[in-house]
Amino acid sequence: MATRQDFDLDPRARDVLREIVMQHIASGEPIGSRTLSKCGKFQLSPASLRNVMADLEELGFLTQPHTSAGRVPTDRGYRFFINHLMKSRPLSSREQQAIDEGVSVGSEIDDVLHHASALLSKLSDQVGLVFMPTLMQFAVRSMDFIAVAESRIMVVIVGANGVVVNKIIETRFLFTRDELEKISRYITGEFAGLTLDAIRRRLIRLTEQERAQHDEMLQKTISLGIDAVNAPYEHDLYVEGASSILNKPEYADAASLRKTFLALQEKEKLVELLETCLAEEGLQILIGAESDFTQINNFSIVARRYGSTSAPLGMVGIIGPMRMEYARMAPLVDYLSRALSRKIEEEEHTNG
Amino acid sequence: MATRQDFDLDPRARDVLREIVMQHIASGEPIGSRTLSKCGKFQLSPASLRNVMADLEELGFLTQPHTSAGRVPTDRGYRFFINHLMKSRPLSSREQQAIDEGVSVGSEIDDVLHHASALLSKLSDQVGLVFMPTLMQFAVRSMDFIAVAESRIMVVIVGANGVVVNKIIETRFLFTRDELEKISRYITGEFAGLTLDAIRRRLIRLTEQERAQHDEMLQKTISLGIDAVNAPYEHDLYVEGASSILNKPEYADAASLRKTFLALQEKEKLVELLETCLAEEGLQILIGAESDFTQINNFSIVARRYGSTSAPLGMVGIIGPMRMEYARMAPLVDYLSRALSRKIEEEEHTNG
DNA sequence: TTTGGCACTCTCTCCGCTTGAGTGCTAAAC
DNA sequence: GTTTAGCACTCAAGCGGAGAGAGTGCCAAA
Repeated sequence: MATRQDFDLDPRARDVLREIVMQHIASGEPIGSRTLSKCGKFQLSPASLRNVMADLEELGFLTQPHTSAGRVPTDRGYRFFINHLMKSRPLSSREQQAIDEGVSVGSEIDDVLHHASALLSKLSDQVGLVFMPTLMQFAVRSMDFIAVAESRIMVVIVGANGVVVNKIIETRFLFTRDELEKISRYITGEFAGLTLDAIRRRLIRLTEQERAQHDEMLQKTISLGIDAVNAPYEHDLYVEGASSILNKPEYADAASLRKTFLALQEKEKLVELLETCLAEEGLQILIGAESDFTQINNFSIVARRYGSTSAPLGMVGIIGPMRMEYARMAPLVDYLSRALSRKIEEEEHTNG
Repeated sequence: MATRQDFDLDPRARDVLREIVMQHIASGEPIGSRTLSKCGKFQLSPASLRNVMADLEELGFLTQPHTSAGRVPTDRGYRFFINHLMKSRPLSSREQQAIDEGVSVGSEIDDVLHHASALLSKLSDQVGLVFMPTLMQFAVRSMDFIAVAESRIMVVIVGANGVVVNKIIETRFLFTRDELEKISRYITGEFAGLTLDAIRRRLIRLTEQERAQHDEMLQKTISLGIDAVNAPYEHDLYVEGASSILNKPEYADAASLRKTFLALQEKEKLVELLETCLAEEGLQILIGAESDFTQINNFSIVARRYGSTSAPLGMVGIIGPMRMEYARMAPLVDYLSRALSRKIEEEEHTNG
């Protein structure tokens, strides 16, 4: 029904809605009929515009903060604007260059992602998000073990996509340097190309063999391998530039600032949200109440998947007040995610 | 001269100063003679107290925000309070328990420190700081190399104090798994117990030998070793609980909030500050303009060194508005730093 | 030396007023 | 049948003055 109505809007109403959203994004103030009439794009008097605006309000695209104020777009107004009215403003070549350069700094993926998140925050003047989920679902290229202390071993896993994770685990057995080298070789040789999940299943199957053979070395290998795949490999979420919200007029008062900061600190919710977005291809825009998270403080999120097409790696995007320049944010996030993906595919290619 | 004057304060002036500082810390408001008279600790009329307060103001311990307001302690007033008047309030057993438990979670040092910083922030309701400098000056226990991609190697260094750092470096040569194992053994065997700096010097000396012998394997070893010791191992600085300053009345307005957040984001300054503090043993309190950093926003820092006595590891502390409960913060930071040190010595012992 | 009294200063808050932007409705004009 | 002008109405925000309240310094008396 909503979509049906969407297209029923006559051209004039569309123009008016577009103009109101754009002006409100630019100024942050409610837009009145007089301002709209004087902007030059309509040959109509304030009175006529008032009629159109009243219709748009009835349809749920606009709302008034109070009786004698101008109109402000609703979530639904923004949604319609983004879907049907927005003319996205392409990036300047300087911005493209900044992104290209920013992404090609270094080759360590953690650094690149961290950098990307800071860059995004700077270019957008919003809070930059870069999310890299656990590598559970990705294939493993190698797995090495290093003694850190008697019963503590560092596991270093290199994914087929070039991602490196490491983790220190406590072990039940003590291992010599020789043993660790052997185990590293064995596990990498035996299980390369499989996902962590698959490796776990195989290791568990191996347990039976070991029971039959009473092979001590095999027992230690299995034990270490299982500990390694079961270790909690956290997802990384870079939230950069939180101070940018201090500029936004909608968060001028201390109370809403506080709420907003605390909300941004609750990373679990964000992670959850980004994880669901990971399923979708293409640019995603979540407005206000469309997600549980953004509901709290009238946030919007513009995000897109990155990584090779065969194996998406994570999400990159921005989060900011509902009133943001979608026309600029959309190409920005889009371009950055593509640049990141390209970079990752390159790395994968040169090092695979 | 300052210290001379400090001790010249007569007992009554000391009592008045103490009471003013304490009340101001509790309320955040300027303290007037009337309030002070009514608090019950003095058998004096407001007029008499006014005389004492005028003296204290002349000596530079107090100041007035404006003519008809009460008095507020100056930096100097706080300093005198902390040095001579403060009765530090010992931790409750619940707090002690919280710290003991918080510190003993996990054994990975990064996790412990991160946890400690969050815990400190929670218990103090200030911003928690935990600083771990680069391990340049510490002895190395082992050094391992793992292939991540053709020309990218992960270096894992375990310090004698149990700290583990890892870093991915780009290399000039290509290495096989065998070679990396050999090099790891060689370098660990040859250089364990030395600092990174010493290792670098020895490696450079080895270069001459290699030139004479034209030993390819030695050449590769030296090259990799030098790349490894030269890699930039960043210091870690955990700044936790920045949102706690949102509660503080002194940062109620958006402008000073903004300044404060941006100041906290400039970690280099903080690192510099903490690095100089690292030289001193015992609890350190920096008030307001006493440090370049805190000058900006009337910050104070309460911090203490942690790590084994033989090898101090870093600094742990809190940063907050000048008007903070030093009497509580001091024992808190002190206890946490001792708990951390104990934990680290334990780990070192069980794993050394 | 302490205290009460007094004049003075300065901030903060409340109140009422005005201004201005904006609306909806109605009736006339195109 | 639109479009527009006019009008009455509403509400937020800004301004200024009055008054309260907290605090001071100084002086003279206890």
